[in-house]
Amino acid sequence: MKISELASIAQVSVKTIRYYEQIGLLSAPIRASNGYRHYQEKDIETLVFIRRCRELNIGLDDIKRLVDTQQDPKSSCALVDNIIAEQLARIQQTQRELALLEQSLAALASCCQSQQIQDCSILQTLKSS
Amino acid sequence: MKISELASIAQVSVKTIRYYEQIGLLSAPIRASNGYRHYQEKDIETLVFIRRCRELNIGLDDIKRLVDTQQDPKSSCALVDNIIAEQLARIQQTQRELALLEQSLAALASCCQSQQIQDCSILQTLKSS
DNA sequence: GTAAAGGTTACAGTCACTGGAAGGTCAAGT
DNA sequence: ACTTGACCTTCCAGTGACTGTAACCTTTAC
Repeated sequence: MKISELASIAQVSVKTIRYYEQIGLLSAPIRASNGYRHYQEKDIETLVFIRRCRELNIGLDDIKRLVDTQQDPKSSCALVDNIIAEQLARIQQTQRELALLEQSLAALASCCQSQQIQDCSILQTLKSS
Repeated sequence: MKISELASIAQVSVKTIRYYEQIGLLSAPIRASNGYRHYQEKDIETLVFIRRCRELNIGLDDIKRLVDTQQDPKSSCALVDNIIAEQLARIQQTQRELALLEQSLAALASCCQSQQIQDCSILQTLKSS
């Protein structure tokens, strides 16, 4: 199948597919005589896998490790566990940081009663807090 | 004061100060005869303001609007309110997305009981879910 | 014949910096 | 006078994960 067909089946943009090939995440497909990329069924599976990982906000480096692990039948499940656990920890850390941010912003947002910029308590707080 | 002094007082790197000047967020300071940047007291205030906004994860474009608003005594407080409200909404949206991500990853992390990569339920789930 | 749709490559831009190279300047110590 | 080291300058490239654009070629339909 051609690149746009793969793109629409796997729900990934054509640009992104070429980008994944360029960085070595997706192996280069065979080319037709006109130079067009020609993909196999298994490429759908790989690409969908990558897309799901991206939806989980996993970085391309880690996805590459997951894809490689998958392709090596001798490799261990523990590696996969580790990557997922790392991602989970990262997201939880981000959540904690965002909760703090939200508090600060909410406090700021509710504090300004003034109409004049000189007295704006938001700006005062940001300057001196 | 020289750039490194400003940097250490305002807790911003020298690189970052030059970058802020380059993008027009910080106005260009006067130069000494040797070409060194020479900063005034008020630059500390501006830079600290910018740093605090960055700590709140506000984008440089929005910070520029806040700085400009601050420097124009005729401008209205409502603009400031709007920017802060937007940032708050953005952070809350991100929090909702992260909560969903966390759920998915936590479900994945706990599902794999296998030792062999062929049976790894994490990978199975990512392929087909 | 021609126009639209889809394929190819290569380069630039995003955001908010950061790193590094190559060179000029300054202050202190020998 | 000389050297050393810290600090200053500019400019260019890299980060992550794409996306936009340009310029060009191929296929398909009318």
